[in-house]
Amino acid sequence: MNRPMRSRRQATLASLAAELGVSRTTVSNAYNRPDQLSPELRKRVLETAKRLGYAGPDPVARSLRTRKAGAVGLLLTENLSYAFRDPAAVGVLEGLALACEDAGVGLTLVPGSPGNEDVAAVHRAGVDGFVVYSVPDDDPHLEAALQRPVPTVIVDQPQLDGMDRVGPDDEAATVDLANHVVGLGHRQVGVLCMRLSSDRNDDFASLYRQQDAHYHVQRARLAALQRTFEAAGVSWESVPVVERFDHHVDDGASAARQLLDKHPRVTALICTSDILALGALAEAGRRGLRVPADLTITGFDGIGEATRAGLTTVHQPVLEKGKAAGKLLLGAGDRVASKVITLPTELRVGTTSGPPRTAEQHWFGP
Amino acid sequence: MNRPMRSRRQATLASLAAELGVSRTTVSNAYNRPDQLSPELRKRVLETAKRLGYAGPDPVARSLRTRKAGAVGLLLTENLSYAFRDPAAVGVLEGLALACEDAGVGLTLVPGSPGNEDVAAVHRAGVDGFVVYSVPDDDPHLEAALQRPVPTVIVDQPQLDGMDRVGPDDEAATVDLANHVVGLGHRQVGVLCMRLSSDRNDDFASLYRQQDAHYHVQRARLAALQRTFEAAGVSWESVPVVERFDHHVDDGASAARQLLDKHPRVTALICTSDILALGALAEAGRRGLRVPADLTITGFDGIGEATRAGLTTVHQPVLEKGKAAGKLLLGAGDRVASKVITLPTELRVGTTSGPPRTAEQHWFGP
DNA sequence: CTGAAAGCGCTAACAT
DNA sequence: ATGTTAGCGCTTTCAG
Repeated sequence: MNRPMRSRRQATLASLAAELGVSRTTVSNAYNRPDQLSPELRKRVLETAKRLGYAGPDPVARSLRTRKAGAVGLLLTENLSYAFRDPAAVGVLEGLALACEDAGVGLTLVPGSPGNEDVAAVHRAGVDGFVVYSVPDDDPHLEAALQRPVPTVIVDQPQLDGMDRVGPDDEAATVDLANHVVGLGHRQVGVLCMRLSSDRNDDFASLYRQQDAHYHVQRARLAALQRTFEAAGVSWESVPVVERFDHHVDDGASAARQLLDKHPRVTALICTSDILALGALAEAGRRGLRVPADLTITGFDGIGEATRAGLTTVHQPVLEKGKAAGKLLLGAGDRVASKVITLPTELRVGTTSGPPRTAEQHWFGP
Repeated sequence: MNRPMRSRRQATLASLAAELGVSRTTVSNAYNRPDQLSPELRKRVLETAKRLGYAGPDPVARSLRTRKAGAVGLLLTENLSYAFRDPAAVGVLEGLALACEDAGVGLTLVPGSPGNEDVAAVHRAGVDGFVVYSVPDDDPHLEAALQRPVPTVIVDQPQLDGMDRVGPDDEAATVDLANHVVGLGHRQVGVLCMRLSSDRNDDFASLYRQQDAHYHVQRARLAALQRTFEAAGVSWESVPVVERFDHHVDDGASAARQLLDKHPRVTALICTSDILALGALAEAGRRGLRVPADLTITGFDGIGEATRAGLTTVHQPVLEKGKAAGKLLLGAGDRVASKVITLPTELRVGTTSGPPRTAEQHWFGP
């Protein structure tokens, strides 16, 4: 037995009141409105409670009565390992958790695997609202959350009219980054990006697939790259874009390998996340390519490990993102208009970007 | 307005039944026991529900009735940034989340700042059980959880008699690691460790403080080091141990700095976590110390970044740890005996440990 | 300061 | 296959 033995049935507020010979109101007040009864009586109540092993009013019953669950739900439709393995995602989680802690409410992770049409968990979650983090444009779990009579705020994606949302300006941030790369002189570039759709494609992504991506964030970043490079005279058709369904460092490495194998003359690898960039960095090392002398590599997010690795990247305030989402939700009240919060980003030039190797330069490959 | 307008009051199961002219049972069955009513009727129910904007039975009311909250609580007494910034902790979280997802229950993060005596959140959480992750030996939140009439399992620490627990054998794992360092020939070593008590001490930790640590894990690791090094003829009194209250890479760096400033002849730095070790690595680099030629550095946990950095460390299966805790809790049922699950660990020798520099070797300091 | 009464919205026997 | 009945444990007016 991993709990102390309990005599028969668990004590309830009513049984405690009976034992004490007072009304249930009084016991309830002892817990919820200490000022409504004499200190002595309150003390007596609390002592008897302890003696009976009564730990206080049942949270669920209280929630039913007060119509407040005392928790917000976080909907993570990506498979969990995405949410937990990317420090950028974890940062959002942390920020949200902080906001919840401030408000004294719990944060409930609501399961919902991608592709899994089982929306039941969304319906069964006892929460006062949902934060939906980075799900595809047409996610059934999101739809289910919207059905529930509680407020919902979206983080990053999708971008839906009339919905509360918080996220960076992916397009503008990416344009900055792209201009940096263009400014260094790169014209032969490659791109590593994350999942563009719920069907797996660990391969090059066609232009159509890029533009049709079900994930707004990736779509926006790719579009920004396209726009900036075409403005610099680079035909986007000629730019190889490799996609990865999963999102670990190893995936970045394999994507870089795939891209460089086919396009060895590329001088810069632009990655839509730091995780992918970290993998690309590893692959570059494996190939004996010097960064940035032989290859420029950039990321997106500004996670700690990227900073430590000197990665050129776009930093976004992930903690603030989570916090903002929490505050928005918790303060939703009876707001009339929907609110969109755009977070600032910052281009952080590190040691992984530099001018392209010139044609005459000797290539120090393996 | 971030939600579609709802007519007056939210529909309930009862109002839906009334509208349909059927009993509440029937409506309930339509959601919970589809086989208990004709497909046509069920279809009619669901359609009317949609028309009325009824998203299904209220989770809280259902929980009250069924006596199942449908969620497990995770008690993180460390400040949240510890839980979220250390991939080892996040791994536990992920494993637990996976186990919960499997079981179709939510995972509720229950706030409880350290030092914060506000145990209310623990009492207010609507959960069917608690997983308590790595809290100090005498944590009030843990006590509060134990008060509640639900099962509890502890991850890592504290080690309490008669309680379900899952964690590695910290002592044995550390002995292995220490033997590796001893075997390389190191006799002048230093240690960087995590918080030993809830009072902040970002400084050297006395022998007394080490042995009196309120955190079982740190205590066990330090004790194992002491035992192993004394067996090798090293007086533990002479071994500097620097403690850090917070747990970020920068803390590891500053701890290493503090230690090396005072004890420059140390040839190995044993860190009780990878995070600290990563910081030590950075500091070594800053000082121009070559690792492992000038300084051996070891960690503990086996997080991804450590692997990528080639750190010699003890790997523990954090994901499994979380999963095991979840399964243990979810399967608690009416088990009679308490269960303790000890997870395997593995010494992973990387490129950061080697023989000590010999006295004659030139020291390439700054 | 304390008590009595009235549900919150739902499910689970137990009928029919 | 559907309905009737009886609460789950609590909070909250409203009276005393």
